[in-house]
Amino acid sequence: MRPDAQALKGHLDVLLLAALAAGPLHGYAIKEALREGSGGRFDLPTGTVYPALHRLERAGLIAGSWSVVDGRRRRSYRLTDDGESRLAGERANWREFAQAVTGILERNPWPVTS
Amino acid sequence: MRPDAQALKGHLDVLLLAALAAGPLHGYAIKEALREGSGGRFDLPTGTVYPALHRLERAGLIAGSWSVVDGRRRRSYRLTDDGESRLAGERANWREFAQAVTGILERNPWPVTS
DNA sequence: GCCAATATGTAGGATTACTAGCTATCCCGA
DNA sequence: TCGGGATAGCTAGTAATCCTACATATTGGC
Repeated sequence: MRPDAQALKGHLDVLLLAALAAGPLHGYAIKEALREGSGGRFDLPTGTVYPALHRLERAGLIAGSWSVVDGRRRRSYRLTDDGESRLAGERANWREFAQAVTGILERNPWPVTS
Repeated sequence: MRPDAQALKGHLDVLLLAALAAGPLHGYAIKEALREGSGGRFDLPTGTVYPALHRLERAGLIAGSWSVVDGRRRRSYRLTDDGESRLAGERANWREFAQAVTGILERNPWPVTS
């Protein structure tokens, strides 16, 4: 993989679900919301966003519906009940994960184990 | 991949480098250090640890040397200078990343973007 | 008339961390 | 004494993820 790629490290799904927490959005709007909400850090290529949304829809965590706005077709997604509870679980999971990683990275000096 | 797997999500390398920050350790000791340092959350299988160490060594971030202790052969690893600066960079990177993710997950209510 | 922004999509590939399996030694308990 | 757990190392194969690159189409500004 390219040197600087793989920036999301497995947390894409939570981010997408979180973007939908406040109400339905279409794919492109989600992409923009994440870019702005992260101060430009998560500027996801469309080849990342759309397949991920399809995956989440297949998993029943979001539900999509087509519409046409200004002559452009859109697929708007909303969180399902499963998606809602999954988001809650993943939020808790993230907090634990982040705390564990931070704990290890910031441990200084490291207690001698061997 | 199995449903609950992939727990490390791309952060394995930083964790391994961080475990070596306080001085050389061999693979098994690194595995134990991460398990204890994370309160049991990062209990890595050896099939995860050893290939990752080989990868880091190939990349020149750590350097290994064989020894024999109590009849068991060991490969001890230390951080190289490159590994040291990589660790510093990855630590900073983690802080930014974690802050961005937390910011998005905890944003409530989400500002309407579209 | 052209190009950026908006909007959606697929194909294929690089990387990652996992499961499953293997070898070998030491030490403790039955 | 014999077995098994802990220690210590390894590989092969695989599922998943996110990326690049490409394709399509509309709207609106220059």
